[in-house]
Formats: sequence, C-alpha cells, structure tokens
Amino acid sequence: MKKNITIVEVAEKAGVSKTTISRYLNGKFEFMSQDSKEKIARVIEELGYRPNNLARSLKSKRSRIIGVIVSDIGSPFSSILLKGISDCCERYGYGVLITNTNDNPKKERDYILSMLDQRVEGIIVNTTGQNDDFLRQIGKGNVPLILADRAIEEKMFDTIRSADYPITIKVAEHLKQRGFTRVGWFVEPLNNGARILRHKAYVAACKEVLHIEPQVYIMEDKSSLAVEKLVQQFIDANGSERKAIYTANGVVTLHIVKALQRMGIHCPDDLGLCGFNNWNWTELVGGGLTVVAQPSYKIGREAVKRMMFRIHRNHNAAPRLIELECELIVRHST
Amino acid sequence: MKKNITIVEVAEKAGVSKTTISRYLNGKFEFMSQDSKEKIARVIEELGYRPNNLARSLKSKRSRIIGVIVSDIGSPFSSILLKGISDCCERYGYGVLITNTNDNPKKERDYILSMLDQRVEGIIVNTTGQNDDFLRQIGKGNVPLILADRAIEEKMFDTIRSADYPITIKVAEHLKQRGFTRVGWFVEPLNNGARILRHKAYVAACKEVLHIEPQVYIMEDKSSLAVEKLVQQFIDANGSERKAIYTANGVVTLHIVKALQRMGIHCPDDLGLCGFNNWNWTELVGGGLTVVAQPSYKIGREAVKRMMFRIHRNHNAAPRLIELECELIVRHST
DNA sequence: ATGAAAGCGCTAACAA
DNA sequence: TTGTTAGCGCTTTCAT
Repeated sequence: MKKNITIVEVAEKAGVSKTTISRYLNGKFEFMSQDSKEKIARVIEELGYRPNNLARSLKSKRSRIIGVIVSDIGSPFSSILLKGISDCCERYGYGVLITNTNDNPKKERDYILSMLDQRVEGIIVNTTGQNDDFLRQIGKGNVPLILADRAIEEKMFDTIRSADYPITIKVAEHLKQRGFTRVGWFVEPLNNGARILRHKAYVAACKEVLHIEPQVYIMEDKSSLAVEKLVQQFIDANGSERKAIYTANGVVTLHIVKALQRMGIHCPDDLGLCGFNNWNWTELVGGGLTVVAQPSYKIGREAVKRMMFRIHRNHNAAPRLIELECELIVRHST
Repeated sequence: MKKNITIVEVAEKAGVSKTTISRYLNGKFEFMSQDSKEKIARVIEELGYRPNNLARSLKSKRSRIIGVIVSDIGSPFSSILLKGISDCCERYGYGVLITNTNDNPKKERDYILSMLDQRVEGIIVNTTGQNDDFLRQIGKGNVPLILADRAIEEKMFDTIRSADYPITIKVAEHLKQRGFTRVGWFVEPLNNGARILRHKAYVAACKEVLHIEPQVYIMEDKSSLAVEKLVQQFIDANGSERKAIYTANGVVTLHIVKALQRMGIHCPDDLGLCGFNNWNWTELVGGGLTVVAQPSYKIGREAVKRMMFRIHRNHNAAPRLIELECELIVRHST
C-alpha cells in the first residue's frame, strides 16, 4: 500500500515550490524559466506522477466532466447518440458520466441531482418527458442543461433534435407519389417532446400534403397480439384504399415489422411501410425498408458543441432550438 | 452567482458542529440524539443543501465511481453490456464514467490513466487487445481492473466473458445433425482475446465433433466486394459439400448477411448460416437466423458484482475467469 | 520568475 | 453524544 505521489514530492525533488509545479501542470509557462520547466518534466516522468483530479476540480471548480442522462442506454438511438457525445467530448478534453433512466422520471431526477453533486460542468438529458417542473428548477441553477432529442414545452433550454417537420412532409409526398391514399401513424404513448412534435408534423402533413384525416395508432402495449390487433384495426378501417404505415421511431418500426411478418403481410404490395431510424438491419428485411434516417450521432455532437459554447463563451446565451436535417432513404417497402 | 451552501452553513443554522453534519450525511446515527437528527434534517431540507462529492471523495478516498472503457460504444454488444453495468452499478450506489476507444490502443491507455486521475474505484475494460503490457502495469496498482469479454493471455485479471467452448461444440453438433459437412468460420483479425478463444473453440469443434479441417476466413477488409470474395472463396473451396458459415460476432454476421443477399444466396438451402449475438433483427431476416445468444447484459452485471466483491470484500482475491453460458437459438438459416 | 499561505468542502482521529 | 482540529491534494492571490 504505497503512498500516492503528490505535488509536494514533485516540488521537493525538483527543488521548487508547489506553486511552480501547479503552474507547470496548468500550462502556465509564460514566466517560467526553461530550467525549471525541464527539471519538472524530468521529475514528473521519473516519479510517474499524476495529478489528482478530484483535488484539482475541488479547488478550481472545473471538473471537466459532463453528465449525460439517457432514457434507454440499450437502444441504438442512445448508443449512437452517446457515441457522438463521447467522441466530441474527447476533442474538448472532457469526460462523460453516463446514466440510464429506463424512462423512469424518478431516476432522472435522482441522477441529475447526483451529477450536480459530482460537480459536472453541464448535463445533457434525453428526458423522459415527465419532469418538466423539475427541469425548470434545475435550469435556474448555474449548470447548463441541454436537451437531446426530446424537447419540453417552454423555450428554456438549448434543445438539439431532428427536424421532423420537413422530413415528414417529404415522407408524405413520397407516399402520395407512390399511390398511397391512407397513411396511419404508429407511435408509443405521446408522453415526451419528441413524440409530440413528431405528431404535430404528421398531422400537418396529412392536412397539407395528403389531404386526409390523420390516423394515429398508439401502441400502449407492445405484446405481439396487441400490435397485430392495432395493425389489423388500421387495415380494417381503410377498406380498399392503398394503405401505408409510418412509424414514430425505431422501436415501433421493429414491432411493426415483426407483426407484419407474423401476419403474412408483404410490403409494399399489401401495405406500405416507412420506418424511422436507419438502423443497420432496415436494409436487410423484406428487400429493404424505406426509412427516415435520424442524425443521432450529430445530435450528440452538436449537443456537446453547444455545451462547450455555453460553458466557455456565454453562460447566459438565449436558449436555442437546433434542428438537424433527416434524410429519407427510399427502399423497397413503399 | 449565489454562493454554494456548504456543510458549514448547515452546521451553523442547526446549531451543531460540522462533524455532526458529516456524521448525519454518512448515516452514522449510532450516537446521535434524535433531536440533532431532526434539526439537521430540517435545515438541510430548508437550505436545499447537497454535499459536494468531490470534497467527500477527496477526503474519504472513495469516489463511488467506476470507470468503463468499451471498444465501440455504438455496437449493440457494448450498449447492452453498458446497460448491464449501469443497472447493476446503480443498485450499489455507484456512478459510471464511460469512454469509448474505437478500438484504438493509445486511447485505451490514455483513458485508463485519466480514470485513475479521477480516482475511480475500479475499471472495467473491453480491451482492444493491444495493451497487454500496459494493463499488467496497471494491474500492479491498487485499483481493480476487470476485463469484460476480451481476456488477456495471463491469468492476472478477473475476466467475465461468454463460455465459447461449450456453445461452439453445440453449434457444431447442430450443424452436423442438419447435414452440413463443411463449416467455415468468419472472423475479423485475431487481435483480441475474445476472438482468439473463440478461434480455439472452433478448431476444437472441427476436430472433436465435425472431424474436418478448420477453415478460417479473416475479414481484413469489410467492403462489400471483399466480403463477397471471401464468401465465394469458401464456397469454391468446398465443391459439392453441404456448407455452412459460422460467424465470430454480430458485426461479422451483419456483413455476411448483406453479402449473401447481394449474391442471391439463400439460407439454408444454398448455404447454412449460424450467427453470433441474438440482435433483435436476426429473427427478421430470411425467415430468421440461427444464432448464438451471447449474455451481454449478464457479462456487464457480473463484472460489476465481481468489482464490488473486490472493492468491498477482498482486494486481493485470486483472479477469476467467469464464463457465462450462451444459448443456441435455432431458426431458419441452418 | 518564484514562493508562502490560505483555502476548496469535506472526513475522521482524538478529545471531552 | 458532540466538538476541535488537522488534513485530502491541489489552485491562486499576493508578495517578492
């Protein structure tokens, strides 16, 4: 159990004061003799000295860590988002403290609090959507909070998300052009900002492009039976029209594809299908799924960039909504 | 910019000393009057006081954080692994500092070092496989290091991974029983512990079960053309025998499936295919892929459990290799 | 160009 | 049952 090497030993061995070592560590070479610099470098090397970041952060109030809270770390969306976040943080020399709420609002609150206890310099949240009041509260503090993908009502936080409106219009135009006359939208319960905005976009597209009544199918229950029933409902409700399903996210897409396979329904002849999220398997099933590719990686990257701007340039910038372009990838299912 | 509330203010307001507050925070109620306890609780509530974890960790040398280093945070394997790790850490009241190396050995070293600087209490690594010497070095320190999925040669670290040998035997028996007489194994370059052990298992299965020569196809290059060429090679090399491909991991599976689709090869008639990793799409393609389900979530969970054991019960326990059972899921492709 | 000294917010040995 | 006190390892002001 050998004692840890601290700045004190380094100072002694190098024959200078703690202060000088600290200056060295922080790259403040302006007024330092070449001699000291070299000596310190050598001693640090010899001793294998490494600074204690807890102590540094405690004193300097800069932890160089940002906290990230995702709603489902196991999903491809989150994992690509995290990749964007962690790649970008690395470039800025920041570490990433990650937690996973499983869409549990209580956990979200607890984690935010405990990240603040850790003195993270900023928090990126993919919020459950059930904590608006709490988030507002946190927003009053002085640790920047940025929302990824899921917005909240008020324009209080920087929010980075996909530009759902234009892509939904595009999807509608594509479906129309392919001869689909009825489009049902399948979604999980409308309890977070992403779903709500996507819903608005769908309704708008129905009105402006398709000139039909919106048909929203909410997947309360993701059991095989329930999903099949919902699909069947949509089919039954639209007689002999050419029908297409548009999904709200990758999870829904997956459930729908499974249901269609079990039901023996083929795309695009029996039914059109436009999914959301260009996950790697979408090109493999049924000759390839038409999907909207969401810029998950970019969302992560831009969230970090914005965070760095806020931390280093302007703590009080007006909140911004940054919407990133999606891409429509037309394949076989429409 | 209002000053942060510290233990000192709480102490003053509650009319007790810092020590008593500290005792309260750490749940040391044994010798504390009911009166103090209640007063403190009230004051903390009123002030909205939250302890500074940096200070706590600095003093107590217990950060309650463990570091996790994955080789590709964007892959389903990592993301499920992380889910297992973070769910389990939560139960123990630990936070998770995550970094992603993109299989870059230099980054792996840097991250390990900077996690030590953060005074994480333990590190879980899904190592690139290119840092054995460095890892040995770190192993001599007093922060436990645990390997997830990818082992290193020496038995120096706790290692949690899938039990590749028995499942590979089972796969071989299954393929044999289905009438396949030649089995090629497709893998990325053999540069990490997981691949090497899986390779051994495959060679053993060829000898003990299939009684054939092993045929290892290394995917140096994952371009469409290169993969197709490799597949074609395997086919050409085995004339009219009944041939099956066995893949080493999910990424390889994906590339093979794509190649087969492009080449118009159908499973199981033209070629058998047994994949690795039961990712959610494997049941969707070509009537369902036969796969080995790897216990990614459990690997994460067990790694954390072992870490907690090491941290709290026995810092010097002998390194253990924990192999978790895989499951063969037979579907349509074999 | 360098150093002395005063903390950052907390914990824990020791004393009472 | 509670408080006093000396740090944890570093940064930073101020002085030289």
